[in-house]
Amino acid sequence: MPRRSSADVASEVRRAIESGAYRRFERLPPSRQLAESFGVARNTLRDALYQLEKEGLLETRAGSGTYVTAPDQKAVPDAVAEATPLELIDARFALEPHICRLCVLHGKREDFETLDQLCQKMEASTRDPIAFAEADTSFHRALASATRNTLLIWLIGQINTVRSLDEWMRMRHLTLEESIISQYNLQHREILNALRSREPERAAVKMKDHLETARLSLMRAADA
Amino acid sequence: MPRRSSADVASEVRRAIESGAYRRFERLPPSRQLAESFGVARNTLRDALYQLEKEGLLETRAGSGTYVTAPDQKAVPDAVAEATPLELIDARFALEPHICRLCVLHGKREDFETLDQLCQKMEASTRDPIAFAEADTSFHRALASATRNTLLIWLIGQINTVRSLDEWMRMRHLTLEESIISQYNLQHREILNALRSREPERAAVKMKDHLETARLSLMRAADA
DNA sequence: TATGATTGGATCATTATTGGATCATAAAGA
DNA sequence: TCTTTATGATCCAATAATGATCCAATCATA
Repeated sequence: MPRRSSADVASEVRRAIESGAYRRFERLPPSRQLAESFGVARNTLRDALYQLEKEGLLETRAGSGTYVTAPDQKAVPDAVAEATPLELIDARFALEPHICRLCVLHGKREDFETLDQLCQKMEASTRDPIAFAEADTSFHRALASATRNTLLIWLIGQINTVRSLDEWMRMRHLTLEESIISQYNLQHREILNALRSREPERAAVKMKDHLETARLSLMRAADA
Repeated sequence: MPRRSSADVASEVRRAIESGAYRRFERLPPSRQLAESFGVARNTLRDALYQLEKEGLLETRAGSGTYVTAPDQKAVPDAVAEATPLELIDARFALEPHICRLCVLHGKREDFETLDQLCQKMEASTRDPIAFAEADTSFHRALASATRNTLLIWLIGQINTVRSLDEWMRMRHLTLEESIISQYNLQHREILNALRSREPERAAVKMKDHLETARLSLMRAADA
Protein backbone atom coordinates (compact mmCIF):
# COMPACT_ATOMS: atom_id res chain seq x y z
CA MET A 1 0.00 0.00 0.00
CA PRO A 2 2.52 2.46 -1.08
CA ARG A 3 1.19 5.96 -1.03
CA ARG A 4 4.70 7.00 -1.81
CA SER A 5 7.04 4.07 -2.23
CA SER A 6 10.68 4.05 -1.35
CA ALA A 7 11.41 3.76 -5.06
CA ASP A 8 9.58 7.03 -5.69
CA VAL A 9 11.57 8.77 -3.02
CA ALA A 10 14.75 7.28 -4.41
CA SER A 11 13.95 8.66 -7.86
CA GLU A 12 13.29 12.06 -6.48
CA VAL A 13 16.50 12.18 -4.52
CA ARG A 14 18.41 10.82 -7.51
CA ARG A 15 17.03 13.61 -9.64
CA ALA A 16 17.96 16.15 -7.03
CA ILE A 17 21.51 14.90 -7.06
CA GLU A 18 21.78 14.69 -10.82
CA SER A 19 20.38 18.16 -11.17
CA GLY A 20 23.09 19.44 -8.88
CA ALA A 21 20.80 20.43 -6.04
CA TYR A 22 23.14 18.37 -3.88
CA ARG A 23 26.71 18.42 -5.02
CA ARG A 24 29.59 16.08 -4.45
CA PHE A 25 30.80 15.82 -0.83
CA GLU A 26 27.74 17.65 0.39
CA ARG A 27 25.75 16.23 3.25
CA LEU A 28 22.09 15.53 2.84
CA PRO A 29 19.71 16.70 5.55
CA PRO A 30 19.30 14.27 8.47
CA SER A 31 17.16 11.26 7.67
CA ARG A 32 14.41 12.29 10.07
CA GLN A 33 14.19 15.70 8.51
CA LEU A 34 14.32 14.38 4.95
CA ALA A 35 11.65 11.83 5.78
CA GLU A 36 9.39 14.54 7.08
CA SER A 37 9.91 16.78 4.09
CA PHE A 38 9.03 13.92 1.77
CA GLY A 39 6.03 13.08 3.91
CA VAL A 40 7.25 9.58 4.43
CA ALA A 41 8.35 7.40 7.32
CA ARG A 42 11.99 7.38 8.22
CA ASN A 43 12.23 3.67 7.47
CA THR A 44 10.94 4.25 3.97
CA LEU A 45 13.36 7.03 3.40
CA ARG A 46 16.23 4.93 4.67
CA ASP A 47 15.29 2.20 2.19
CA ALA A 48 15.39 4.82 -0.55
CA LEU A 49 18.80 6.06 0.51
CA TYR A 50 20.00 2.49 0.71
CA GLN A 51 19.06 1.99 -2.94
CA LEU A 52 20.99 5.08 -3.95
CA GLU A 53 23.90 3.90 -1.86
CA LYS A 54 23.91 0.65 -3.82
CA GLU A 55 23.99 2.72 -6.99
CA GLY A 56 27.04 4.50 -5.69
CA LEU A 57 25.46 7.92 -5.51
CA LEU A 58 25.58 8.20 -1.75
CA GLU A 59 27.60 7.13 1.21
CA THR A 60 26.15 7.02 4.70
CA ARG A 61 28.25 7.30 7.79
CA ALA A 62 26.57 6.38 11.01
CA GLY A 63 26.52 9.19 13.50
CA SER A 64 27.59 11.64 10.87
CA GLY A 65 25.24 11.82 7.94
CA THR A 66 24.79 10.73 4.38
CA TYR A 67 27.02 12.27 1.78
CA VAL A 68 26.89 12.62 -1.98
CA THR A 69 29.65 10.67 -3.68
CA ALA A 70 28.42 11.01 -7.26
CA PRO A 71 30.71 13.13 -9.39
CA ASP A 72 29.38 16.56 -10.24
CA GLN A 73 27.26 16.45 -13.34
CA LYS A 74 28.20 19.73 -14.91
CA ALA A 75 31.62 21.28 -14.61
CA VAL A 76 32.55 19.76 -17.95
CA PRO A 77 32.93 22.75 -20.21
CA ASP A 78 35.72 20.71 -21.73
CA ALA A 79 33.12 19.42 -24.16
CA VAL A 80 32.92 22.93 -25.50
CA ALA A 81 36.62 23.47 -25.72
CA GLU A 82 37.22 20.17 -27.46
CA ALA A 83 34.48 20.52 -30.04
CA THR A 84 35.60 20.19 -33.62
CA PRO A 85 34.93 22.96 -36.12
CA LEU A 86 32.33 20.83 -37.86
CA GLU A 87 30.50 20.08 -34.64
CA LEU A 88 30.55 23.76 -34.05
CA ILE A 89 28.97 24.55 -37.40
CA ASP A 90 26.25 22.01 -36.73
CA ALA A 91 25.52 23.60 -33.38
CA ARG A 92 25.30 27.00 -35.02
CA PHE A 93 23.04 25.50 -37.66
CA ALA A 94 20.73 24.51 -34.89
CA LEU A 95 20.80 27.75 -32.95
CA GLU A 96 21.26 30.68 -35.24
CA PRO A 97 18.37 30.39 -37.71
CA HIS A 98 15.96 30.26 -34.83
CA ILE A 99 17.76 33.10 -33.14
CA CYS A 100 17.01 35.12 -36.27
CA ARG A 101 13.32 34.35 -35.90
CA LEU A 102 13.36 35.45 -32.29
CA CYS A 103 15.23 38.60 -33.28
CA VAL A 104 12.32 39.58 -35.45
CA LEU A 105 10.02 39.11 -32.51
CA HIS A 106 12.04 40.78 -29.78
CA GLY A 107 14.62 42.93 -31.54
CA LYS A 108 14.43 46.68 -30.99
CA ARG A 109 15.59 49.50 -33.18
CA GLU A 110 18.82 49.97 -31.26
CA ASP A 111 19.64 46.30 -31.79
CA PHE A 112 19.43 46.76 -35.52
CA GLU A 113 21.54 49.89 -35.22
CA THR A 114 24.23 47.88 -33.49
CA LEU A 115 24.06 45.16 -36.11
CA ASP A 116 24.30 47.76 -38.86
CA GLN A 117 27.41 49.26 -37.33
CA LEU A 118 28.99 45.83 -37.09
CA CYS A 119 28.19 45.22 -40.74
CA GLN A 120 29.94 48.45 -41.63
CA LYS A 121 32.92 47.41 -39.57
CA MET A 122 33.11 44.08 -41.37
CA GLU A 123 32.72 45.74 -44.74
CA ALA A 124 35.64 47.98 -43.89
CA SER A 125 37.75 44.94 -43.00
CA THR A 126 37.66 43.06 -46.27
CA ARG A 127 41.44 42.90 -46.31
CA ASP A 128 41.97 42.41 -42.60
CA PRO A 129 40.88 38.88 -41.64
CA ILE A 130 41.59 39.42 -37.95
CA ALA A 131 39.50 42.55 -37.64
CA PHE A 132 36.81 40.89 -39.70
CA ALA A 133 36.67 37.78 -37.54
CA GLU A 134 36.38 39.95 -34.47
CA ALA A 135 33.48 41.96 -35.82
CA ASP A 136 31.90 38.79 -37.16
CA THR A 137 31.86 37.23 -33.70
CA SER A 138 30.36 40.42 -32.29
CA PHE A 139 27.69 40.34 -34.99
CA HIS A 140 26.52 36.86 -34.08
CA ARG A 141 26.69 37.69 -30.42
CA ALA A 142 24.61 40.81 -30.99
CA LEU A 143 22.03 38.72 -32.80
CA ALA A 144 21.70 36.53 -29.75
CA SER A 145 21.45 39.54 -27.46
CA ALA A 146 18.59 40.92 -29.52
CA THR A 147 16.50 37.88 -28.63
CA ARG A 148 16.52 39.03 -25.00
CA ASN A 149 16.78 35.36 -24.08
CA THR A 150 19.53 35.05 -21.48
CA LEU A 151 19.80 31.33 -22.04
CA LEU A 152 20.43 31.70 -25.76
CA ILE A 153 22.82 34.56 -25.16
CA TRP A 154 24.77 32.36 -22.82
CA LEU A 155 24.77 29.40 -25.20
CA ILE A 156 26.11 31.53 -28.04
CA GLY A 157 28.68 32.96 -25.69
CA GLN A 158 29.84 29.46 -24.85
CA ILE A 159 30.05 28.53 -28.49
CA ASN A 160 32.05 31.60 -29.26
CA THR A 161 34.67 30.59 -26.74
CA VAL A 162 35.49 27.75 -29.10
CA ARG A 163 35.81 29.95 -32.11
CA SER A 164 38.81 31.58 -30.58
CA LEU A 165 40.68 28.32 -30.18
CA ASP A 166 44.00 28.09 -31.92
CA GLU A 167 43.33 25.26 -34.27
CA TRP A 168 40.04 26.75 -35.25
CA MET A 169 41.56 30.15 -35.85
CA ARG A 170 44.24 28.66 -38.04
CA MET A 171 41.64 27.05 -40.24
CA ARG A 172 39.65 30.21 -40.20
CA HIS A 173 42.54 32.17 -41.56
CA LEU A 174 42.83 29.73 -44.38
CA THR A 175 39.19 30.16 -45.23
CA LEU A 176 39.09 33.92 -44.89
CA GLU A 177 40.24 34.98 -48.30
CA GLU A 178 39.05 38.30 -49.58
CA SER A 179 36.41 36.80 -51.84
CA ILE A 180 34.91 34.81 -49.00
CA ILE A 181 34.80 37.83 -46.74
CA SER A 182 32.93 39.75 -49.43
CA GLN A 183 30.41 36.96 -49.70
CA TYR A 184 29.95 36.87 -45.93
CA ASN A 185 29.36 40.60 -45.94
CA LEU A 186 26.60 40.27 -48.51
CA GLN A 187 24.99 37.52 -46.47
CA HIS A 188 25.17 39.49 -43.24
CA ARG A 189 23.43 42.37 -44.99
CA GLU A 190 20.72 40.09 -46.29
CA ILE A 191 20.11 38.75 -42.82
CA LEU A 192 19.94 42.21 -41.34
CA ASN A 193 17.56 43.40 -44.07
CA ALA A 194 15.24 40.47 -43.45
CA LEU A 195 15.27 41.26 -39.72
CA ARG A 196 14.48 44.91 -40.33
CA SER A 197 11.58 44.12 -42.59
CA ARG A 198 10.35 41.71 -39.92
CA GLU A 199 10.43 38.57 -42.02
CA PRO A 200 11.40 35.77 -39.62
CA GLU A 201 11.48 32.94 -42.12
CA ARG A 202 13.49 34.85 -44.69
CA ALA A 203 15.99 35.82 -42.03
CA ALA A 204 16.26 32.19 -40.93
CA VAL A 205 16.80 31.03 -44.52
CA LYS A 206 19.47 33.66 -45.12
CA MET A 207 21.22 32.56 -41.98
CA LYS A 208 21.15 28.96 -43.16
CA ASP A 209 22.66 30.07 -46.47
CA HIS A 210 25.34 31.89 -44.56
CA LEU A 211 26.20 28.90 -42.42
CA GLU A 212 26.16 26.63 -45.42
CA THR A 213 28.75 28.88 -47.07
CA ALA A 214 30.82 28.75 -43.92
CA ARG A 215 30.59 24.98 -43.81
CA LEU A 216 31.66 24.63 -47.41
CA SER A 217 34.67 26.88 -47.11
CA LEU A 218 35.59 25.12 -43.90
CA MET A 219 35.47 21.70 -45.51
CA ARG A 220 37.46 22.98 -48.45
CA ALA A 221 40.07 24.21 -46.01
CA ALA A 222 40.04 20.88 -44.19
CA ASP A 223 40.80 19.07 -47.41
CA ALA A 224 43.72 21.34 -48.17
CA MET B 1 25.90 16.55 17.10
CA PRO B 2 25.98 18.28 13.84
CA ARG B 3 23.44 21.01 13.54
CA ARG B 4 25.45 22.44 10.73
CA SER B 5 28.23 20.06 9.90
CA SER B 6 31.65 21.05 8.82
CA ALA B 7 30.81 19.61 5.41
CA ASP B 8 27.91 22.03 5.14
CA VAL B 9 30.11 24.97 5.98
CA ALA B 10 32.77 23.71 3.61
CA SER B 11 30.24 23.56 0.80
CA GLU B 12 29.10 27.05 1.54
CA VAL B 13 32.58 28.48 1.53
CA ARG B 14 33.41 26.51 -1.60
CA ARG B 15 30.41 28.01 -3.33
CA ALA B 16 31.42 31.47 -2.15
CA ILE B 17 34.83 30.99 -3.69
CA GLU B 18 33.47 29.54 -6.91
CA SER B 19 30.99 32.37 -7.22
CA GLY B 20 33.84 34.82 -7.00
CA ALA B 21 32.85 36.28 -3.65
CA TYR B 22 36.40 35.58 -2.54
CA ARG B 23 38.99 35.92 -5.22
CA ARG B 24 42.43 34.47 -5.62
CA PHE B 25 45.06 35.57 -3.06
CA GLU B 26 42.38 37.26 -1.04
CA ARG B 27 42.36 36.66 2.73
CA LEU B 28 39.28 35.25 4.36
CA PRO B 29 37.94 36.84 7.54
CA PRO B 30 39.50 35.54 10.78
CA SER B 31 38.34 32.09 11.79
CA ARG B 32 36.59 33.33 14.94
CA GLN B 33 34.68 35.90 12.97
CA LEU B 34 33.81 33.47 10.19
CA ALA B 35 32.69 30.92 12.74
CA GLU B 36 30.37 33.42 14.33
CA SER B 37 28.90 34.54 11.03
CA PHE B 38 28.19 30.93 10.13
CA GLY B 39 26.73 30.36 13.58
CA VAL B 40 29.11 27.55 14.22
CA ALA B 41 31.89 26.73 16.64
CA ARG B 42 35.38 27.68 15.64
CA ASN B 43 36.49 24.08 15.69
CA THR B 44 33.80 23.19 13.22
CA LEU B 45 34.77 26.01 10.95
CA ARG B 46 38.39 25.02 11.12
CA ASP B 47 37.48 21.48 10.08
CA ALA B 48 35.63 22.95 7.13
CA LEU B 49 38.58 25.07 6.08
CA TYR B 50 40.85 22.08 6.48
CA GLN B 51 38.73 20.18 3.96
CA LEU B 52 38.99 22.99 1.46
CA GLU B 53 42.69 23.18 2.09
CA LYS B 54 42.97 19.50 1.18
CA GLU B 55 41.08 20.28 -2.01
CA GLY B 56 43.62 22.94 -2.80
CA LEU B 57 41.21 25.84 -2.66
CA LEU B 58 42.74 27.46 0.39
CA GLU B 59 46.01 27.90 2.16
CA THR B 60 46.24 28.79 5.83
CA ARG B 61 49.21 30.52 7.40
CA ALA B 62 49.36 30.47 11.17
CA GLY B 63 49.33 33.92 12.68
CA SER B 64 48.47 35.47 9.38
CA GLY B 65 45.24 34.17 7.94
CA THR B 66 43.75 31.83 5.39
CA TYR B 67 44.08 32.72 1.75
CA VAL B 68 42.32 31.67 -1.42
CA THR B 69 44.59 29.77 -3.78
CA ALA B 70 41.94 28.58 -6.24
CA PRO B 71 42.21 30.11 -9.67
CA ASP B 72 39.53 32.64 -10.45
CA GLN B 73 36.47 31.00 -11.82
CA LYS B 74 35.39 32.01 -15.27
CA ALA B 75 31.94 32.60 -16.73
CA VAL B 76 29.20 31.93 -14.24
CA PRO B 77 26.63 29.45 -15.52
CA ASP B 78 24.01 31.14 -13.39
CA ALA B 79 22.42 32.36 -16.62
CA VAL B 80 21.42 28.78 -17.18
CA ALA B 81 20.07 28.24 -13.72
CA GLU B 82 18.03 31.40 -13.74
CA ALA B 83 16.47 30.94 -17.14
CA THR B 84 12.71 31.16 -17.20
CA PRO B 85 10.61 28.28 -18.49
CA LEU B 86 9.69 30.27 -21.59
CA GLU B 87 13.31 31.10 -22.38
CA LEU B 88 13.98 27.43 -22.01
CA ILE B 89 11.29 26.47 -24.49
CA ASP B 90 12.68 28.97 -27.00
CA ALA B 91 16.13 27.49 -26.63
CA ARG B 92 14.73 24.02 -27.19
CA PHE B 93 12.85 25.35 -30.20
CA ALA B 94 16.16 26.39 -31.61
CA LEU B 95 18.09 23.23 -30.83
CA GLU B 96 15.85 20.22 -30.97
CA PRO B 97 14.37 20.33 -34.48
CA HIS B 98 17.85 20.52 -35.93
CA ILE B 99 18.97 17.80 -33.57
CA CYS B 100 16.29 15.63 -35.16
CA ARG B 101 17.73 16.32 -38.60
CA LEU B 102 21.19 15.36 -37.42
CA CYS B 103 19.77 12.23 -35.82
CA VAL B 104 18.61 11.07 -39.21
CA LEU B 105 22.11 11.61 -40.52
CA HIS B 106 24.12 10.09 -37.70
CA GLY B 107 21.69 7.95 -35.69
CA LYS B 108 22.39 4.23 -35.55
CA ARG B 109 20.04 1.36 -35.01
CA GLU B 110 20.89 1.06 -31.34
CA ASP B 111 20.05 4.73 -30.85
CA PHE B 112 16.58 4.11 -32.18
CA GLU B 113 16.30 1.04 -29.95
CA THR B 114 17.08 3.20 -26.94
CA LEU B 115 14.56 5.80 -28.02
CA ASP B 116 11.96 3.10 -28.53
CA GLN B 117 12.49 1.76 -25.03
CA LEU B 118 12.16 5.23 -23.58
CA CYS B 119 8.90 5.68 -25.49
CA GLN B 120 7.62 2.47 -23.95
CA LYS B 121 8.64 3.67 -20.54
CA MET B 122 6.77 6.93 -21.04
CA GLU B 123 3.73 5.12 -22.36
CA ALA B 124 3.72 2.98 -19.25
CA SER B 125 3.84 6.11 -17.07
CA THR B 126 0.71 7.87 -18.26
CA ARG B 127 -0.50 8.14 -14.69
CA ASP B 128 2.84 8.77 -13.06
CA PRO B 129 4.02 12.30 -13.88
CA ILE B 130 7.32 11.90 -12.07
CA ALA B 131 8.32 8.74 -13.87
CA PHE B 132 7.13 10.26 -17.13
CA ALA B 133 9.17 13.43 -16.69
CA GLU B 134 12.22 11.32 -15.95
CA ALA B 135 11.86 9.24 -19.09
CA ASP B 136 11.00 12.34 -21.10
CA THR B 137 14.25 14.01 -20.12
CA SER B 138 16.12 10.84 -21.01
CA PHE B 139 14.40 10.76 -24.39
CA HIS B 140 15.51 14.23 -25.35
CA ARG B 141 18.97 13.54 -24.03
CA ALA B 142 19.15 10.36 -26.08
CA LEU B 143 18.15 12.30 -29.17
CA ALA B 144 21.09 14.60 -28.65
CA SER B 145 23.42 11.65 -28.07
CA ALA B 146 22.37 10.14 -31.38
CA THR B 147 23.77 13.15 -33.21
CA ARG B 148 27.25 12.14 -32.05
CA ASN B 149 27.95 15.85 -31.66
CA THR B 150 29.56 16.34 -28.26
CA LEU B 151 28.85 20.04 -28.32
CA LEU B 152 25.13 19.55 -28.86
CA ILE B 153 25.03 16.79 -26.28
CA TRP B 154 26.62 19.13 -23.81
CA LEU B 155 24.26 21.98 -24.64
CA ILE B 156 21.21 19.78 -24.13
CA GLY B 157 22.69 18.52 -20.90
CA GLN B 158 23.05 22.10 -19.69
CA ILE B 159 19.50 22.89 -20.67
CA ASN B 160 18.23 19.85 -18.85
CA THR B 161 19.76 21.04 -15.63
CA VAL B 162 17.23 23.86 -15.74
CA ARG B 163 14.28 21.61 -16.35
CA SER B 164 14.58 20.18 -12.89
CA LEU B 165 14.47 23.49 -11.06
CA ASP B 166 11.84 23.74 -8.39
CA GLU B 167 9.68 26.40 -9.93
CA TRP B 168 9.78 24.66 -13.24
CA MET B 169 8.93 21.32 -11.73
CA ARG B 170 5.97 22.79 -9.97
CA MET B 171 4.63 24.15 -13.23
CA ARG B 172 5.45 20.93 -14.89
CA HIS B 173 3.30 19.01 -12.47
CA LEU B 174 0.46 21.36 -13.20
CA THR B 175 0.83 20.80 -16.91
CA LEU B 176 1.33 17.07 -16.79
CA GLU B 177 -2.23 15.91 -16.72
CA GLU B 178 -3.00 12.53 -18.10
CA SER B 179 -4.38 13.87 -21.36
CA ILE B 180 -1.27 15.94 -21.98
CA ILE B 181 0.99 12.99 -21.29
CA SER B 182 -0.93 10.92 -23.81
CA GLN B 183 -0.52 13.64 -26.39
CA TYR B 184 3.20 13.86 -25.70
CA ASN B 185 3.49 10.13 -26.12
CA LEU B 186 1.88 10.29 -29.54
CA GLN B 187 4.23 13.06 -30.57
CA HIS B 188 7.30 11.22 -29.34
CA ARG B 189 6.23 8.23 -31.41
CA GLU B 190 5.77 10.40 -34.49
CA ILE B 191 9.22 11.85 -34.06
CA LEU B 192 10.76 8.42 -33.64
CA ASN B 193 8.92 7.08 -36.68
CA ALA B 194 10.15 9.95 -38.82
CA LEU B 195 13.69 9.31 -37.63
CA ARG B 196 13.45 5.63 -38.41
CA SER B 197 12.17 6.24 -41.92
CA ARG B 198 15.03 8.71 -42.35
CA GLU B 199 12.94 11.78 -43.03
CA PRO B 200 14.84 14.70 -41.51
CA GLU B 201 12.34 17.43 -42.29
CA ARG B 202 9.34 15.49 -41.09
CA ALA B 203 11.15 14.69 -37.86
CA ALA B 204 11.99 18.35 -37.40
CA VAL B 205 8.39 19.38 -38.02
CA LYS B 206 7.08 16.81 -35.57
CA MET B 207 9.51 18.08 -32.98
CA LYS B 208 8.30 21.62 -33.55
CA ASP B 209 4.72 20.43 -33.06
CA HIS B 210 5.78 18.76 -29.86
CA LEU B 211 7.48 21.85 -28.51
CA GLU B 212 4.55 24.00 -29.53
CA THR B 213 2.28 21.75 -27.49
CA ALA B 214 4.65 22.05 -24.56
CA ARG B 215 4.71 25.83 -24.88
CA LEU B 216 0.93 26.05 -24.96
CA SER B 217 0.39 23.88 -21.93
CA LEU B 218 3.10 25.80 -20.14
CA MET B 219 1.50 29.15 -20.89
CA ARG B 220 -1.86 27.80 -19.85
CA ALA B 221 -0.31 26.73 -16.56
CA ALA B 222 1.32 30.13 -16.15
CA ASP B 223 -2.04 31.83 -16.50
CA ALA B 224 -3.61 29.61 -13.88
C1' DT C 1 63.65 46.89 17.95
C1' DA C 2 60.43 45.61 21.31
C1' DT C 3 55.68 45.11 22.61
C1' DG C 4 50.98 43.83 22.29
C1' DA C 5 47.32 42.46 19.64
C1' DT C 6 45.66 39.28 16.33
C1' DT C 7 46.03 35.26 13.79
C1' DG C 8 45.73 30.12 13.22
C1' DG C 9 46.86 25.41 15.78
C1' DA C 10 45.82 22.09 19.23
C1' DT C 11 43.56 19.60 22.87
C1' DC C 12 39.65 17.82 25.74
C1' DA C 13 35.42 16.49 28.20
C1' DT C 14 30.68 16.96 27.32
C1' DT C 15 26.61 15.84 24.95
C1' DA C 16 23.34 16.62 21.16
C1' DT C 17 22.56 14.58 16.90
C1' DT C 18 23.25 11.19 13.58
C1' DG C 19 22.37 6.71 11.22
C1' DG C 20 21.41 1.56 12.43
C1' DA C 21 18.22 -1.81 13.96
C1' DT C 22 14.04 -3.98 15.40
C1' DC C 23 9.15 -4.83 15.82
C1' DA C 24 4.19 -4.72 16.14
C1' DT C 25 0.60 -2.55 13.40
C1' DA C 26 -1.95 -1.16 9.46
C1' DA C 27 -2.94 -0.73 4.81
C1' DA C 28 -2.76 -1.89 -0.14
C1' DG C 29 -2.65 -5.22 -3.73
C1' DA C 30 -2.36 -10.33 -5.39
C1' DT D 1 -7.44 -14.44 2.00
C1' DC D 2 -2.29 -13.97 1.97
C1' DT D 3 1.70 -11.24 0.83
C1' DT D 4 3.94 -7.26 0.69
C1' DT D 5 5.35 -2.89 2.41
C1' DA D 6 4.91 1.54 4.67
C1' DT D 7 4.36 3.17 9.32
C1' DG D 8 5.68 4.87 13.80
C1' DA D 9 7.76 3.98 17.88
C1' DT D 10 11.81 2.80 20.59
C1' DC D 11 16.45 1.83 21.71
C1' DC D 12 21.43 1.76 20.51
C1' DA D 13 26.09 2.97 19.02
C1' DA D 14 28.84 6.03 16.49
C1' DT D 15 30.15 10.51 15.50
C1' DA D 16 31.41 15.08 15.69
C1' DA D 17 29.90 19.91 17.21
C1' DT D 18 30.62 22.48 21.16
C1' DG D 19 32.97 25.73 24.20
C1' DA D 20 36.70 26.53 26.79
C1' DT D 21 41.61 27.10 27.25
C1' DC D 22 46.27 27.38 25.99
C1' DC D 23 50.02 27.77 22.50
C1' DA D 24 52.71 29.60 18.54
C1' DA D 25 53.25 32.32 14.58
C1' DT D 26 52.71 36.75 12.56
C1' DC D 27 51.94 41.59 12.14
C1' DA D 28 51.37 46.49 13.31
C1' DT D 29 53.15 50.03 15.64
C1' DA D 30 55.13 52.67 19.30
